[in-house]
Amino acid sequence: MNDVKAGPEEEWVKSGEVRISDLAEELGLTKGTVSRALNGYEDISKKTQKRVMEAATKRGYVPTTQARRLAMGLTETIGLVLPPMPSQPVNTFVSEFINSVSAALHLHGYDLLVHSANSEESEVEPYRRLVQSRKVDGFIIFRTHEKDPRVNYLLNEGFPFVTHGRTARMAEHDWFDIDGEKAFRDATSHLIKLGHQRIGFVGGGREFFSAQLRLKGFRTMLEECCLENVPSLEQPGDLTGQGGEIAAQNLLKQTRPPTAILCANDATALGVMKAARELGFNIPEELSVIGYDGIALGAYIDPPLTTLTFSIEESGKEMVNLLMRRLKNPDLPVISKLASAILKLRGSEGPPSSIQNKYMENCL
Amino acid sequence: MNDVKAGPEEEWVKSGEVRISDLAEELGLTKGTVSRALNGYEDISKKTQKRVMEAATKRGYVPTTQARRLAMGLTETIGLVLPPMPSQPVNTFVSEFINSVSAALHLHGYDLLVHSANSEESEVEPYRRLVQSRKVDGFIIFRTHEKDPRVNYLLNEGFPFVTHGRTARMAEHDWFDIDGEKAFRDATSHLIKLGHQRIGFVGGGREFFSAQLRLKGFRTMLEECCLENVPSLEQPGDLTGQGGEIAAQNLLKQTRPPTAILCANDATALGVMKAARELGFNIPEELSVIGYDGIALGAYIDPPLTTLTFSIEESGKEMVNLLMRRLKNPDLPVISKLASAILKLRGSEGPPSSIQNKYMENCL
DNA sequence: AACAATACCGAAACCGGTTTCGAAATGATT
DNA sequence: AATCATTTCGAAACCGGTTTCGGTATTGTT
Repeated sequence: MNDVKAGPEEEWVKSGEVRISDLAEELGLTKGTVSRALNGYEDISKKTQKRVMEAATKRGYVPTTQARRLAMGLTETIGLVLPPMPSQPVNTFVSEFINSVSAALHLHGYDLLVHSANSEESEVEPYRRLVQSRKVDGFIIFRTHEKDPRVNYLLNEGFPFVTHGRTARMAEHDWFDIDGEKAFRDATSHLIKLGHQRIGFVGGGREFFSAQLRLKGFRTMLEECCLENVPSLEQPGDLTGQGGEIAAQNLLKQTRPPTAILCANDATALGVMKAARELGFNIPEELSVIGYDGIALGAYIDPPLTTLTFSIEESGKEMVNLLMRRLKNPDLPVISKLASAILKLRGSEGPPSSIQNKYMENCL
Repeated sequence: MNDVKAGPEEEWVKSGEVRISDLAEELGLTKGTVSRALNGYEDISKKTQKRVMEAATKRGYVPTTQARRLAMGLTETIGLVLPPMPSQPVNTFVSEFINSVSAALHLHGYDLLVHSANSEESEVEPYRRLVQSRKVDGFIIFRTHEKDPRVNYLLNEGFPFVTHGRTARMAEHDWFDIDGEKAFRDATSHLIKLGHQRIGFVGGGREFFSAQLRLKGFRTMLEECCLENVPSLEQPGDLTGQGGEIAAQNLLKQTRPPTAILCANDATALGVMKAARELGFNIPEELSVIGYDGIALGAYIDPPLTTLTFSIEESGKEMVNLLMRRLKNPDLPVISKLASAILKLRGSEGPPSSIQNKYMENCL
């Protein structure tokens, strides 16, 4: 019932079925010589090297990856573990990021192994398995927490990795990040310049470090502009549309609702806009909304969502560069790169209406 | 300048640094015996098997994947090549799909290798490389074309794969698909029941087989209901928001514009809604719009987008099942599975306004 | 022409597992 | 106690490459 073994008389081999031993035999050389010839060793005459390479291309020889990797003691593979997804994902970051990382890795001869996280087990479990079974040479980590168990584990193992996002131990590992703090300072400043005095903020939970930094940027700019930091205007969120709705209701039902709401991401912003509509707030006349992520379809809603955006492709490329550097020389000092987001004005923000401004009491 | 080789006196090995030969030596057995003990061969006494397994867990032995795979002649890896992405991707299908496929593969002990397509080279090139270097045992293909070069190549090579979507050669390979034809019959029928007589359709280019089937479903239902098929109401698209905008302008600027527009996907639908707003059409009062994909944030726009939706998770699982079956026994007859999309009513459709109905001339 | 230096390649070990085959040890049978 | 069947494990080949080491054959030197 099992596969019948092909008889010895098989005459036609499919592409990719040529082994190095076949080549060697055909050329009257040994495996070792053929291998060295193909890999450009100096101790092979150019004549035989040429002969070998021609035979190789003619026969369509491609070395078996598994064997090569075993012999060389590396996997040429980078692991990427998908964090548990929200049930209703709205942004396309993950797919764009994977695409970018994969392409960049390919330039270095590396493969990308994508693993999904099982929400029932510990967050580090997938990493542990991949390390122990020696399936990857390094990791790309994203959506970091301030205290990130994955980072702790890998640092402890001395296993190479790069994070997208900072952590409490960022001084000990390579990282790439978007300057979310600056981004939110910019966005806050923009709103203040438009005349807003009461600005709401809907954040992400405390689990993501980036969310904290965004909040920090918001607070910093308020302070810089001598605006009071009203605790009731800071709402927690969960980075989902639904979270945005709830937070917006909390904000807009206040006796003195904010004239603008800054959201930790676009999904939240969409929820905020939905709730605002339902409560009868016109955007942007009566309420300005700004998001973060730069999701493409923010441009297609009404009004188009003003947002903070950055290049996911660049993120992927940079992270791969950092990781490749680390793999080549594990002893190099850690480095990091901070890229900035840009405020993409699309129309969901504007000056507050004059009636709202009656409360204005600028300190400048 | 290169890595200094660790001296022979290293005393502490990191986790995962135990080889099978170490275990064997420690136990006074041979590699072969240890291997068979760990793999549950019958010719090992339960006593030594227990002894071996205990030592293995105590020392934290995990077999090196590369070596095992080389010895067994398989890669336990499935390849997924990301098609070139639109510059502004709007739906989250890819990430959800990868997540689902990866999780399902993991249950079978398989890994997922994600490769990105280089738009400058032929579509089959990545597949050819992965096959020749023997990096994967099979492929998951999605977004099929009617005449799909990837399918042709793999069928010719006799290499296992499953497609998400049908092809002209679907009788020769396993496939999973959503019944887009039925989905669009349903959606069309729904619009007709609401009273629409002039229904527009914005499709995807001819490159995707699924787009053709959706168009077919639309036409079929029109015919079934004795509604005239007006060529000018069928607009081609490119499955992007921008494509939807252009198509909508073509439709809505006609002297007798449609009262409803069916879109091949949600991105298109968003573009259509944007164009409609700009041309002064109220949705759904003056124009009904229905999309396809079920993107989450369709629920957050105004009005919420009615769409055809299906389970991406189920798609991934089913495809993995089909592929695993194929890998276990390559000689089984091809099978396929057709799942159905469901119409998720969210509010972007409704009956046509009475003034529009003056043209009504029902054939029933 | 004798000798040292160099170029070139073969032989073999190795990476870390799996699997086949046969031999030794054990137990059962008469 | 001799014979035979079973159980259990060791030895070795193998997967398909890479890399070290050493030995000819060739070239260069005097």
